[in-house]
Amino acid sequence: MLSYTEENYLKAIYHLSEGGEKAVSTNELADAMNTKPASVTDMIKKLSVKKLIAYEKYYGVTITKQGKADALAIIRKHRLWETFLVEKLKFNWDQVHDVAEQLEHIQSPLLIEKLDEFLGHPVADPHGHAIPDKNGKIHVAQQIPLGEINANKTATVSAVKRGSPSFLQYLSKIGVYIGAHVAILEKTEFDGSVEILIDKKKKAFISKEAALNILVS
Amino acid sequence: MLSYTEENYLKAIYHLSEGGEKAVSTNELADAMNTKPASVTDMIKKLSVKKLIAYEKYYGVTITKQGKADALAIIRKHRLWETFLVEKLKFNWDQVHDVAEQLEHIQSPLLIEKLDEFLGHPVADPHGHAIPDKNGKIHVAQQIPLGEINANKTATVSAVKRGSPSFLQYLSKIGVYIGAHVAILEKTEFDGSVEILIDKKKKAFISKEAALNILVS
DNA sequence: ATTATTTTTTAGACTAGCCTAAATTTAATA
DNA sequence: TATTAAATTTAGGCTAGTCTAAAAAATAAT
Repeated sequence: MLSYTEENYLKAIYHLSEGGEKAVSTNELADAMNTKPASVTDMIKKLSVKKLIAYEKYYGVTITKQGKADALAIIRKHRLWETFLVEKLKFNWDQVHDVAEQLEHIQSPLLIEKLDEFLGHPVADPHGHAIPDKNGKIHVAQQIPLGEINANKTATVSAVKRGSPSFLQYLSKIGVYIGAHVAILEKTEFDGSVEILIDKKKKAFISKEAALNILVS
Repeated sequence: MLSYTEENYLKAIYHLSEGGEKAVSTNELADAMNTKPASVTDMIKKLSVKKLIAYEKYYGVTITKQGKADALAIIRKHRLWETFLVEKLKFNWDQVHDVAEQLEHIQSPLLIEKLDEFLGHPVADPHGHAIPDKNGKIHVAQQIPLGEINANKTATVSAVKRGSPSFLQYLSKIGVYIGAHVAILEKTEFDGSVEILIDKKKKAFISKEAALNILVS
């Protein structure tokens, strides 16, 4: 059984390591957790004793198989709750993160099973992020940044990369949502910005920054 | 802002004081919280500084107006979540308490507002307990123990008093549920047990113990 | 009314999770 | 390669919430 804090550290390590692909440094983690490096070192030792991460002094941490499984279970809960909040309670997609951060720590396998059932076994959350299944398996969808699509091509918005509330609100305002149809009208070479047509109706100018955070397929 | 633990103490004090009607002793509280009296004394001081309870050494604690309001907000959340679990996720009524104990601590006024809306503003939880409204107001229903009804009278089950999982399971088994129609067929004087007819179909013999924990109107 | 018992409080100590300040190791640069 | 800078760890300390053991107050019983 993991504490609330341990769960949050593990989740951060999973995300920062890009699903276990690379090592995570102490400073990186301290930054993500809004704590001091010294505190991180303490927690790292705890999680290491529990075999959820592998720790090498002065090098960094890597997540273990068990750690990854635990992290994915938490992420599954987080994304199911986000889906619930949007689909059932009619939250906007920019309002759900903080609440889901709390809900993801509720301990009840039955609850998650029934919630999943209630939602109809969704495969992605309101931001288009894949929901790991009961066994931690992720159905990886082919997604590329909108900014890398060529002019005169069309695509469908399938996810947002980093979804800060303000970015999500901005997307809503210009008419971008998961499932939206987009046509790339023009790409400006020098700054990477793009002009797009959303659902064959709304035109919008999007910065490179934004275009790289919108994923399409 | 109250901590998880402070919220649980406050709720226990509210319940043990029967809604603020009487003082609560240190031992009583220690018992309810599964801690030692010394720990209770510590917490009592904290809540007292926050003006949520009034504390008199060696006497006990009474809940303040603010404390009562905070306790009722937590109870409201608990009961709304229980309702959600049963109504929407199809939990049995004996499975919801522990999960709701966790969910009641989620901090998000918007969530509760939307949950309440989603559930259609329920006035009672799956055990028949009144759900305080947004302002902490409780709609008190006239309820009396089944054991106090005379023979040859009928009534409708409106709540269960102390709902331990095993008691709730027992009630389900004999066919008693909130809203069930019961007719008192016979009362045994010497032990207080009663024979009832549920929904004009099922007969059951119920001990005095059980009959006092079933509330009807 | 005095002693015995129970209840409650105080004192001191423990763990989790955090901190600051100082020491150590690694990486970067002259 | 020697030195400086950055990253990391260690040492020691803090708070919340818990504990045990002992002291103090209230209650009960002789």
